[in-house]
Amino acid sequence: MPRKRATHSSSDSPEQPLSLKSLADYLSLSPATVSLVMNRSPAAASIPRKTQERVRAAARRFNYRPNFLARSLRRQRSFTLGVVVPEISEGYAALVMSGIEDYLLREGYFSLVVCHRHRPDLLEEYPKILLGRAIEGLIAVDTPLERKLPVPVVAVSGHRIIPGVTNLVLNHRRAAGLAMEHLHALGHRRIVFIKGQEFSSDTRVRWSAIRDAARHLDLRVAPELVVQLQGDVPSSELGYHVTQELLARGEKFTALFAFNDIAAIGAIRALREAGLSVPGDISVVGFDDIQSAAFQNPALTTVRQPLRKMGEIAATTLLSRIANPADTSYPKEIMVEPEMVVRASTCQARSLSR
Amino acid sequence: MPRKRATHSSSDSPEQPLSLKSLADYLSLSPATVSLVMNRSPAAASIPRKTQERVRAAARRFNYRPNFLARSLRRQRSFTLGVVVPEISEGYAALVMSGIEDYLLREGYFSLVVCHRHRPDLLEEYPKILLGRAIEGLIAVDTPLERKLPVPVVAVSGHRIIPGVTNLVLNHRRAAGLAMEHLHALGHRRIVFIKGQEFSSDTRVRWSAIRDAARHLDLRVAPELVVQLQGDVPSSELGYHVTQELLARGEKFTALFAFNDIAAIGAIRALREAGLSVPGDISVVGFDDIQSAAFQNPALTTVRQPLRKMGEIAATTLLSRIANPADTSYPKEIMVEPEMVVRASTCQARSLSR
DNA sequence: GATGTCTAGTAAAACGATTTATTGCGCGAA
DNA sequence: TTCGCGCAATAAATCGTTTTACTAGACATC
Repeated sequence: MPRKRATHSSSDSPEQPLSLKSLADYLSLSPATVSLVMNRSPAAASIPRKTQERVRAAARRFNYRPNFLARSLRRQRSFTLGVVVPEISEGYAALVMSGIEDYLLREGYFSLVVCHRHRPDLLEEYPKILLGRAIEGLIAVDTPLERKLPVPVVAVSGHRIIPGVTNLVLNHRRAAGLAMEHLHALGHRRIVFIKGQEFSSDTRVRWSAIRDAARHLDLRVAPELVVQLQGDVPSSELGYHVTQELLARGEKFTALFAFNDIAAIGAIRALREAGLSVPGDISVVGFDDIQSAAFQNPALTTVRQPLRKMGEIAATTLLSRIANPADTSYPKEIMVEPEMVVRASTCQARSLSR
Repeated sequence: MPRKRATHSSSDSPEQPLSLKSLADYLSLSPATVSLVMNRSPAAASIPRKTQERVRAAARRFNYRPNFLARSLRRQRSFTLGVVVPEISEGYAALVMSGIEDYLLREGYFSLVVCHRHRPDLLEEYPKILLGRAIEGLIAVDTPLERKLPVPVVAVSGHRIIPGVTNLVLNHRRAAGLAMEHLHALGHRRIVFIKGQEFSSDTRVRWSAIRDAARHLDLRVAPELVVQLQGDVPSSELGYHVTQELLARGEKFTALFAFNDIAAIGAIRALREAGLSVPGDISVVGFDDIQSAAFQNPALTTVRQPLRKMGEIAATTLLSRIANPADTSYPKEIMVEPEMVVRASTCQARSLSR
C-alpha cells in the first residue's frame, strides 16, 4: 500500500483508491450523507431518492470501495475468521478448508489460515496473534485447543470440552462399526490396526470405538497386531514403515485397518514389497476417502468422512454463532455420519497362509 | 469481536483487550510515549531506560496487544497478502500455498486465500476485493490475471507479461526435454500426450516445449495421439476418461505423457482396465511429483516441480518487492528447474503389440 | 542576562470510515 | 406570531494507533 502512486491511472481503471471524503466533496455532500446512503442505513430514509441515486452513481463511476481497515475499526467487526490447521498440504485439512472457503466467501467473510505443524509454541501463540488481528471467530481443524477464547470457536475433530467451543465430530462409533463389520463379514479374524499419531485428535476416540466394535463382534484385538504411526509428516512413508516392521516381526494376519488412507497406501506398498497380494492375501481398509483413494491400485476400500461438508458445517455454525453472540444455546457438539465405501482392496479372507 | 464481554475474565487470561490509552492512563503517561516505547521508535531515544522498562513491564503484565486494525489504518500497512488459487484442495496449489505460509508466518505476514474455480466473475472480482482489504501484495497461483494491480504481484505459472508482475515459472523447455529424452531413450516412438485444460496457465507453454523437444529428437508427434483434459475438477476422473476414449478409438502407442500426476493416475487406471500392463505394455510419465506419486502402484515416473520451494520463492520475492516499492528493477521472471524422477511406471518399449 | 542544548516527555493531527445528535428551513396549525 | 413538525442533510465524536511538532524545565555557555 504505497503512500503515493508513482504513475497516474493508465486509463480505465482508477487505481488510486478514493476516500469517502473525496467522494463527498465531489458530490458537495457531507461524508455522513454518503456513508448513510452507501450502507443503506435506515437513517437514510429521509434522504430523497434522487440524491441517493446521485451518490450511488458517483460511487460506481469512481469505483468507490470503503476502506476496509477504517470501516472495521469503527464497527469493531472484521469479517475475518481464523483457521488453524496442522498442515495445509494434506488431504484432510485441505478438503475441510475447501469446504470452509466455499461458504465463507459467499457470506463476505475471509479467513486467515495458519498451520502449526504440531509445534506447541505455535499452538499457543497463533490463536493470540489471530485475535490480535481482530478475528471474529476461529475454526480449529484437528488441532488441540488449550484455553477458552474470547470469540466463538468451532473445533473440527477436537474432542475436548471447552467452554465456548462447538465440537464437530464424526460418528466414530458408527465408523468403526462399519469397517469392523465389513471385515468381519468377509471372514477376517486376525486384523492389524494402525493407530493414528498421539497428537491427532481422532486417535483416541477412534481407537476406543474400534475396540468396542470388536468386542461387539466377539473379535479379539491382538495386542501384537496393534501398531501406531510415528512422526508428523503427512506421508505414506509412515504407514509403510510401520507395516514393514510388523512384517519383519513375522506377524500373521489377513486384514489391516489403517488410521487414514495415506497410511493405508503406505501399508499396501509394504505388503506388496513383501510379496503379499492386496486384497488376495491381505485386505486393507483405509479411512477418510481422500480424492486419490478411488484411483489407488487396487482401489481403496475406506470409511468416508464428509470432509468438505464438515468444513461447510463448521463455517455455517461459526457464522451463526457470530451473528448471535449472546445466545448461549449454541450446539456444543455436532455429529456427522461416515459412509462405508467398498472398493477393491478388501475381499473374502482366505485361511492364514503365513 | 463482541462490543461487550458478557463475563468477566475468568482468571489468569485477561481477555478484555486493553487499549493503548488505558495503559497510558495507568502509567500516568501519554499514549504517545507508550507508543514510542512499544515500537522501539528512534524517537524514543530521549525516554530514559527506567521509564521504558516501566512501560514494557506494564504491557507484559496486562498482556497489551496493539489493535491491529487501528495500527494498520494509521500506518497504511496491513502485513497481509492475497493469494489467489483455482482450488484449495488440489495437490499443486496446496503445496505451493504451504511453501508460501511457511515463509510468510516467519515474517509476520498473513495471507488471505481465495479460490476462483475458474469462474470469470470471481477472477475479475477477487483481486479487487482483496485490494479493498488492504493487501500489500498478491500471489496468483496458476491463475490468469487480467489487469495491472496497484500492488506488487507474483504469478506462479502465470505466463502473461503484465507490468508490475513477477512471473515465477518452471523451465518447461528443460522439463519437456527430460521427459522426452527419457521416453526416447527407452525406445518409445509412439507416445500419447495428454494436454492440460485450456484454462491452465502451463498448458500452452508446456505443449510448445514438448513439440520442440520432439522435433529435437526427431520424434513425430502424431495428432491422433494428442488429447486434452476437459473439465475443471481436479480429479483423476479426467485423465481416466480421456484415456478410455483413446483406447476406444483403437490407437496404438507404447507410452503416455500426462499433463500432471493426477491425470497420469487416471490414465493408468484406464489402461489397466483395458487389460494393458503399466509399464509392461505402456510406459506412463506424469508431471509435478505430488506427494502420492511415489506411492502409486506402480510408483509413478514423473517430472518434479519444486512446488513448495516455488511457494517460498514467491513469498520472499513478493516481500522484498513490498519492502522496496520504488525499485523498478525487480525480476520480471524467475525460473526454477525441474527434475526427472524415474520410478516404476516406465520401462523399455516393446514392439507395438496393438 | 541572553542564548543554546538536553531531557523527558506531550498535544494534536492524522488514518477513513460510522453514527448520534443536531440544525436550518419551509410550512401548516393554533 | 409562534409553535411544532417533517425534511434534508450535517457536525462532530469515535474507533485505537502512530508520528510530527512542540514545550517546559534544567543546566551550561558566552
